[in-house]
Amino acid sequence: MRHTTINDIARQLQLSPSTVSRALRDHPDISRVTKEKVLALAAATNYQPNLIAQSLQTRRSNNIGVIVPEIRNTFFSTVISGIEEVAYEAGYTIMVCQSNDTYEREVVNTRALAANRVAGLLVSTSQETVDFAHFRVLMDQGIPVVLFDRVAEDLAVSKVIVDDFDGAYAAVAHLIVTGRRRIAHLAGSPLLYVSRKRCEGWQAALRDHGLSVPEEYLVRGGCHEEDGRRGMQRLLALPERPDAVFCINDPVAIGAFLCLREQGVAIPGEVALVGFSNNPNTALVTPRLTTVNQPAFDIGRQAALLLLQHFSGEQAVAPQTIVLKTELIIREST
Amino acid sequence: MRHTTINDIARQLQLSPSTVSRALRDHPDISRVTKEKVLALAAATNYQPNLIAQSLQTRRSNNIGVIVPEIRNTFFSTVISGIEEVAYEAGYTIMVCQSNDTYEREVVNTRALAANRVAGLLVSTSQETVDFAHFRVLMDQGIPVVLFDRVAEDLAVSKVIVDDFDGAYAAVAHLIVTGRRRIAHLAGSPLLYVSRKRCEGWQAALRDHGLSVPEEYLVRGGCHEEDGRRGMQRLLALPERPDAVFCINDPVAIGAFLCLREQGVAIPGEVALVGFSNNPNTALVTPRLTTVNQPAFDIGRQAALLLLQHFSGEQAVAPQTIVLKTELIIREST
DNA sequence: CTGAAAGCGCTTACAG
DNA sequence: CTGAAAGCGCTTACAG
Repeated sequence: MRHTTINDIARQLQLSPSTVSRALRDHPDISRVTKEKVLALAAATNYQPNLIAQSLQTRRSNNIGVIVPEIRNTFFSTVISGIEEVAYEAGYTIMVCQSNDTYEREVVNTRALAANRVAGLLVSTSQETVDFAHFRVLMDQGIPVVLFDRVAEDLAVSKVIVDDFDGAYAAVAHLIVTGRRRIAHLAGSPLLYVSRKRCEGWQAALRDHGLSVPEEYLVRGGCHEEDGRRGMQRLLALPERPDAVFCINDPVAIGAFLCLREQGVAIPGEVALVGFSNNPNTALVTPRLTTVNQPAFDIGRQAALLLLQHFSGEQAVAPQTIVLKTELIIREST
Repeated sequence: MRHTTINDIARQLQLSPSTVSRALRDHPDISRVTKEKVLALAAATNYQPNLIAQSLQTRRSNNIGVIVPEIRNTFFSTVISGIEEVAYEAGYTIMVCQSNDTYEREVVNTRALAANRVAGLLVSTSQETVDFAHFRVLMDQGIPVVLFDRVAEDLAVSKVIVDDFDGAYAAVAHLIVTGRRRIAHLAGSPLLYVSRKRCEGWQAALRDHGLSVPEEYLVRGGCHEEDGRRGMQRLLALPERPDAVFCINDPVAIGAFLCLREQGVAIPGEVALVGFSNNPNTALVTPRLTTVNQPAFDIGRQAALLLLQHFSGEQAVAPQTIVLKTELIIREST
């Protein structure tokens, strides 16, 4: 009913705790006989080293903190899977928090993770976050922070992102090449870097092809399915409907898709639709949606790998930004 | 570059660490003036209590361990979301591991979480797990374990499950009532309790309605999309094809759906299809799939709530099993 | 090859 | 109202 400790083993074997500790960690000084005795008793008593005590003593933690807007969101849960894989291989455990896309909870989560003395922090910020002081506090305390997907432009930390601008540009260029002229954009919060970049990609593609569209074709909303529905509804109510819609991400595209389906608007006949992320369900709907692939699992892996580098570095490793390639997946909605 | 400690504050304020500790925790003994001074300095120096040290001292942890087969799987990520919500409200952080559906990794994860001295463990077992000794070790050490969805029948722990038998029965009865007679089942591993129960529900419904089907209509596989594809392929190759298929879960149903779509088999015209879980994407495909709703988010919440009860109990709380209701969601695939 | 001692950052009886 | 002391379970110089 209680955990066996090093002291328990030491007492039973008439050894000092120091010796037991060393035997357990296979220290070269300790004799084979002693090691064997210790190991045998440890196994027999189900000894589990107390990582809490170990962490306190060594001031090193084997936990990595992760903050995402929402765990149940295919993109983020896939990223977390990737993070967990790398963490597991390196002997770390992940502590996962969700901000529910609010700044307040993100701050609370950050503090909680700091109090838990995580070795490092992996985060994708909430869509409300404009002040990054809560991360700076951790960094000042020597806890490395790595941002992924939703990053802070002016925070000097390592980041893993995709070429959002290029991905958006390619998607919109594809729409233009396939004959679309009135291309609307269901955008996200302008506070989000990814949101701005994708919007810029849309604008640049239009401009480069000599197209101009009415202001109302830029509809700002959130990043969820509901926002896609609402945004699409607004677009459909316009005097001159767009003939194509580029969406900030796949949940929004799915929302737009559902709205179109309900209204009986033909895809791609009347309106072409493009998403962003390549969530599995975009390949499930009919017509299958054209989207921009974002390697979610790999984003998680790379972010974790980057964080691991910061751990090993003797002194502070210079922040670096990894930009993963997107890829336009052309399917049936365009 | 270092965390402020209670000792730092004590030194600067010419107080003893004990007093600072008490002031921080708002102990009634401490004078208002002292409290204010301590709190002010704590805020100014970004003091974050070291939960590691606190845990070691109090032998209480504020972490909850979670093990699921796979984080990126809508059902599990939704459950985790529910767990996180309850944990957050109660001041706990969750440590999430994935077993990748292997017994070996589940054991390693369990040990790692035990070493981290989590306050309790929430787990959905791997499909290989038949030996539950690794959980017993934790329980013997006073760490409560709560199982959800994929549970161990004969382990005396609290559990959160759904009425799998009833859900399966209702689904198959619905198929029969709507005129189907050759109803196959894409089953999961017989090692899994949920898998057995759903299979039994299928059998019971057939029997109660005086139907018998050829042995080949029971196809055993895994729980993933790929398994659904493969299983469906086998069913289609049969001399007498089934006119309906009840799937162990939605990923398998989606796999079966994709196989049918590729082969040009009409749903529900030639083959009716029913899934289990009510994953969001079942409502996205065309035709939309009939499925059995499993309240994933609520399963997570209930499991976490149950675990919380075990924490508060003075002595060991008796294990209890919460059975949540499923609901047949009839859509267009039947 | 082994042990005594100190300490990681905290809490909490026990004194005063 | 405040402090000295002990201790949670470990590790690691320092001795021997």
